[in-house]
This record gives sequence, C-alpha cells and structure tokens, in this order.
Amino acid sequence: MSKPLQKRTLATRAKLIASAEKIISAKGYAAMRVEDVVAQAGVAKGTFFAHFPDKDALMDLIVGAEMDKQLDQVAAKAPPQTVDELIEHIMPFLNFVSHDRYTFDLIIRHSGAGAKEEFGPIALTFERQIKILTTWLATGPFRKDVDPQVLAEGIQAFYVQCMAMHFCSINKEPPMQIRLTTYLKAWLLA
Amino acid sequence: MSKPLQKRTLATRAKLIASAEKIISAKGYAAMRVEDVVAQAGVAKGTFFAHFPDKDALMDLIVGAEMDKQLDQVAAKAPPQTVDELIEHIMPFLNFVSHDRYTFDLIIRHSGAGAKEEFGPIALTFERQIKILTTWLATGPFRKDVDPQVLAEGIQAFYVQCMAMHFCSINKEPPMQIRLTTYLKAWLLA
Amino acid sequence: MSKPLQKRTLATRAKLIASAEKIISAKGYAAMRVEDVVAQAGVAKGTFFAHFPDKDALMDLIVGAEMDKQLDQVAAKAPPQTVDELIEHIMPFLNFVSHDRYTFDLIIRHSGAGAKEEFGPIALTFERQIKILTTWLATGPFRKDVDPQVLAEGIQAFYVQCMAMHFCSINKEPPMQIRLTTYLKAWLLA
Amino acid sequence: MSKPLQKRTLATRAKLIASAEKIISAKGYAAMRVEDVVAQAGVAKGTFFAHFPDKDALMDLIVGAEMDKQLDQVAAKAPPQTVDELIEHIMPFLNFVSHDRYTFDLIIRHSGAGAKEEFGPIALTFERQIKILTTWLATGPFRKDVDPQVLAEGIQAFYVQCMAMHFCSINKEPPMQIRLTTYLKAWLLA
DNA sequence: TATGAATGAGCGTTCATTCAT
DNA sequence: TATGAATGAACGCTCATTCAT
Repeated sequence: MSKPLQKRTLATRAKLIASAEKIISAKGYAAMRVEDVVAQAGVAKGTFFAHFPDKDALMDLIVGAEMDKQLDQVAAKAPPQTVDELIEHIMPFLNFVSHDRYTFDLIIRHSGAGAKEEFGPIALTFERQIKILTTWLATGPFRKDVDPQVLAEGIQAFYVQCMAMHFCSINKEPPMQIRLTTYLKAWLLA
Repeated sequence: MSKPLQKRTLATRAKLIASAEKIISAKGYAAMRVEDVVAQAGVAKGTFFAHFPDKDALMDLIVGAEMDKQLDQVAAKAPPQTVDELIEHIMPFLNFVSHDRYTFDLIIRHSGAGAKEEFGPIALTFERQIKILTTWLATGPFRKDVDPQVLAEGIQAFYVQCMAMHFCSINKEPPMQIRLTTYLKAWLLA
Repeated sequence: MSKPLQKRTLATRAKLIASAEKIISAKGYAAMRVEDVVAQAGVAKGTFFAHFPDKDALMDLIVGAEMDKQLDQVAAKAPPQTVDELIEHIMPFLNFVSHDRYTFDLIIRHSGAGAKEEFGPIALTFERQIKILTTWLATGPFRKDVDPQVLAEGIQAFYVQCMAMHFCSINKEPPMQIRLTTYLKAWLLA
Repeated sequence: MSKPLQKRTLATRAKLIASAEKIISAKGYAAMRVEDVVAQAGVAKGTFFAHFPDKDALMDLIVGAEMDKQLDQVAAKAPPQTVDELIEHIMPFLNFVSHDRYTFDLIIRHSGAGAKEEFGPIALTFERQIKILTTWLATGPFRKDVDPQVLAEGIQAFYVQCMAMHFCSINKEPPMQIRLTTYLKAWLLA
C-alpha cells in the first residue's frame, strides 16, 4: 500500500516531531520555527520538507493529536442531559482550542475551512466533534425538530464565535462559558 | 482631542487612501503594496507610516469603508418578513466579505477578534451588522423567546461559519446560501 | 554687532539646551534625539533648527561646555614636574572624553578634524588643551629640543590613540593611564 | 572549525565581493549600496545577509584587502635609513587611507577601536602596520632607548592625527607629509 | 533520503533636516 | 520666530520553501 516505511525514516520523523513538541512546550506554538526544529533534531532544513509538505502540516499533526487527546476525555463522558452539562463536558476541549491566539487561528484555518484538499488531523477532530455531539443530541433531551447533525454544526458555529470574541480585548465580557450558555440554550431548547 | 488635523494632513491622507483604492480596483486587495501606494500618491514612504501604523491599518480603513457601503444597502431595505428574505437582503454583503480569501481573512482578523486594543473600521461594521439585524429581528415574525441581539449574534456566527466552509475545497457543497438557510430557519423560527 | 538677541529668543534657546541636558543626564549622549528635546522643551521641531544649524551644533555646545569645565580644573593645577604628574593632572579630563564611545567619536569629529568651517566649542577646547600643555612643557623639566607646541600636539595624538584602544575590546590592556605613561615618557623625556 | 565551506558558498561570496568592488571602482566607496550589489551579483538580498552580518562587514573586507595590498608594497621596500625615507615608504599607504573621508572614517571605526568583538580585516592591517614598522625601527638608525613596538605605535598615533587634521578645513596647512615629518623626527630621533 | 545555500518580495524603520505656512 | 507635516534613501529583516547536489 502507501509506503513500506523504513526504520531511519520513521526515526527522523519522530525526532522532528519530538523536537517541535519540545520547542512548543518551552516557547509556545507561535514560536516554533522550522530552523529551530531541525537544529534541535540535528538534521538539515531540507530534511524537514522531505517529511512534511510544509510547516503547517507538522503543526496540524501536533495540535490535532492534542485535540484528539482532549476529545477522548469528552467522548468518555456520559451523554449530557442539560445544556449546562453539555457545556461542562466540552469546556476542557474549548479551553485548549482557545488557550492561545496562534493555536486558535491555526485550528480555524484547518477546521475544514482550509485551502487544502486533504482532511488533516485537525479537520478530522472537527468531524469527530460533530459525531460526538450528534450522538448526544440525538439521544438527549434536546430539540428534535432539527437534524441532530445540523444542531451539532450550530454548536460549533457558536463556540467558534465565542472563542473569537474571547480574543477581542473589548468583548472579554461576559466570559466564554456564559456567552455560550446563552446561545446554546436558545439553539438547543427551542 | 488627539490633534487638530490640518488641511495638508487631511489632503495627504486622502491622497494615500485614493491611491490605494485605485491600485486595489486595478489589481485586487492582495496586490496592494505600500511602495506602489506612495509612488502613486507622490509622497515619501516615511509619510505613509506617519499616517498609518502599518499597511494593515490602511486595509482596515478601505475594507471597512467598503463594508459600510454594503451595509448602507442592507440597512436601506425593508425589514424582512421571512428567513429567505433576510438572507436575500444580506447576501450582497456576505458576497463582498467572502469574495476573496485575502479579504475574508483580513475581515475575520479585524472582526473584533483582533489583537488590537482599538476597534477599527471593520470591527465597527460588525457592531453595525448586529444593530441592523437586531432591529429586523425585533420587529419581524421571528422567534420572540430570545433576545433579538442574541439572535443577531447567532446569525453572525452562522454566516461566518458558512463563509469559512465556502473557502474549504472539500466543503464547497452545499453552496453558502443553502447552508445558511438551513441554519437560520432552525435558529430563527424555533 | 551680530544680533540684538531678544528675550524670547534667548529663553527658547535656553529651554532647548536645558531640555537636551536633562535628556542626556537621564539617557546618555547617544540617546539625545531632536524629537525628544523639542517635546521636552514644548516647542516645534522647526524651532530647533531656527536656533541651531543642526543637532551636532547643540551637542558641540553641551559637550564643549563640559570639556571646558574639566579644563578649568586642569588649568588650575600647578605646572607638573614629572610625566606622571602631568598625566595625573589631565586624567579627569581624559576620563570625561572617553567615558562613552558616542562622546569620544563626537569629540574626535569636532577636534579640528571636522568638515566645518567654523571652530566650535569642542575645537576651541582642543586649542585650549594645547595652550595649557604648551605652557607646562615650556616651563617644566621636559625635553627642550622640540618646540613645546609640537610636544603638546604629540601628547594629544597619544592620548587620542590611547582612548581609541580603550574602546577596543581586545586592546583594553594595559589600562589607558599606563599606556599613556609609556608613550609620554618616551615622548617628553627623550 | 566553523564550517566546511562549500564550493557554491564560496562562489556566491566571491560574486558578491566582485560586484561590490566593481560598483566601488565605478562610483566610489560611499556609493556602494547593498541593493545594487545583489542586483549586480544576481542573487537575492537575503543571500547578502546570509554571507555578511551587515553592509559594514563587506566594506571592512574590501577596504581591508585594499589596505593589505598597499601594505604589501610597503613591506616590500628596504628598511628606511632616515625618517624622510620612512615617510616616503608609507605615504602611498597613508594616501589610500586618507583619500576619502568616507573611507577614513570607516577605517578609524574598524581600526581596533570598534565596538566589535572580532578583529576584522582592517583591524588586522593595523597590527600588520605595527609589525612592519617595528622591524624597520629595530634595525634602522632610530632611537634605541624605547621599545621599537612602542615607537611603531607612536608613528600610528601621529599619522592618524595628521590624517584627521588633513580632513579639517582649517588645518589643511601644513600638508600631511610635512606635519608628519616634524612629529616623527622628534619621535624617532630623540 | 539528506543536505543547506539560496530565494523572494515587500515591510517597517530611521530621524535629522527642510519648507511652506 | 515658530510650526509640524513631509522628506529621503537605503538598511536590515523575515523565514517558510525550493532545488541542485
């Protein structure tokens, strides 16, 4: 099938990812530069691009993995029976997504709104979000006059909006969770 | 106030804006370069940066003005009596906002979610959008169980989401208008 | 003859000088910018250039005044009877001249090596240095086979050299005073 | 050591230097602009700064090389037997150093009095000057009561002083060579 | 696969000085 | 005298990406 990946290849790739993660945890996502990653990994710049089509692909990978970890927590919870509970369930995930302006922008760009042909790791988590939410909405005490998937997509639209406002110095109030509660009660309980 | 702006200052500023607009209408937003603007305006580069903190500030101004012009059209329409009519009313505005990836990104960045302390012209149009929609929603045959401003903000969340998906090569279908209709019927008629 | 200077003129000039000195004592010579000086003085930029042909002229004035103050101390001392004593006498002056790379460069540029037609305050202190040294050399126990003025000019050449090396990270050793002693003993006692 | 420089690197570097030299010989040192150098060399601007930390570093290199060429001529001469002969020997070198205000300033700045940590090419020629002069002074009929290296450093101090005065509109007389003769006779024959 | 020099194209900066009012 | 907007002319930088070896 795809490729019989060799040991050295995988090792280099792993080294690059590990180096990037090390730099990110030290200096934050926005400060990750290819230059530093390859220096840390002890390989040449060109090697980076032999493993990843571009820098974004690596960021997509790393951030997507982290988002997936967060979604594992979300998926493990019992289906919520109220809007408040629903929000409670997803807040840790939302907090990760919005913990940092750079990450937020990156995630939005890869959320399905990307120019890319392929669905990357982040885009896949957005599908996964929809799936999880759809299941919850289909089985829980929420409005039934609308396709649960549409409802789920709406939740996404609302929390993206809330996160965007969260980054606006003038719109910090009310806090994200309160604002989201207002929206989702109107959206899910109509 | 800040400064009693003098005639020459205003003239130079106007020349810069006019030059930028001329270049934009000839080559598009993304192709506007500071170098060309000052050449066209016949002023020194230093003058540009005496008037605008950076290139983005001028883009904000010009795009914001254009959005305002579009909103003038929107505001002039009679309050819509159906969701379809509402969407019909705002489509020209949405089409401008999403006519171009560069512009869309710019607008999102300045929509209030910017890192800037000050509300710029684009951010102001986002407030104006809410005001117009709020009026419509308050007077039209839409759900009354929710604060009209919250409804208006929800519309914004939905159309931003739709526009973002519009730029995604994989999510081009269904077209923006259809998708938006689905969302807004569920949101406004509940 | 020159000009019947008016009160306001003098006041503005004094304000500018005082502002510059304030800024210099707060941030150092190198950090003095015309912009800040006029802001501090509460006048417009153009006013500065109505009082001083250029920024350098003000620096020349201020630094020259300080050098003159130092030379007053030097001139007050009894004529030295040894090279060591001579150096001892002039060290405070040399320390001022070399306390700062910017000042040193400025002084060298105005020391008579300037492109200017007029002798400014700094250049005048160089003449004064020569005069003081010449008197000392003519009356003290120093070589008599060479015109005392030439000896004095030589001293200047040597201490400029010593100061220059003082600013060189690699030539910091031996310290200025020791190096100068070596030179001057060879120069003055031959 | 630092890097095993590759052929292409060296070729590009050589191209940049050659281009700069071409421009300098056509328009003079002061007229050398980075923009023109890279255009002439057919490389990108970024490449320039990958090879030289700044424009000054390239000037240092080129001027230093020229000074070295001049010193080759000086070193090739037979040790002088008189002060006049000594001055005769070094005049071509001094003429190069002082042929141009821009170059003179540059050389002084790099003569070892620079803020830089590293000795650049120009600073190295200053060391070489001392070596050549020291040899001459040790073997020729010059005063023996002073370390020849100290004598050599003194010569440097004197000719720098003479060159500086040469650039002073008021101190053009007597000409550099005469003035230097006065100093050096007193310095070397005591 | 790996290398790393080269690319690119424009941005923002600098700030003493000028000049029309 | 005073004003302050405008000037100028190049510098240094950015840094993900490409490509010949």
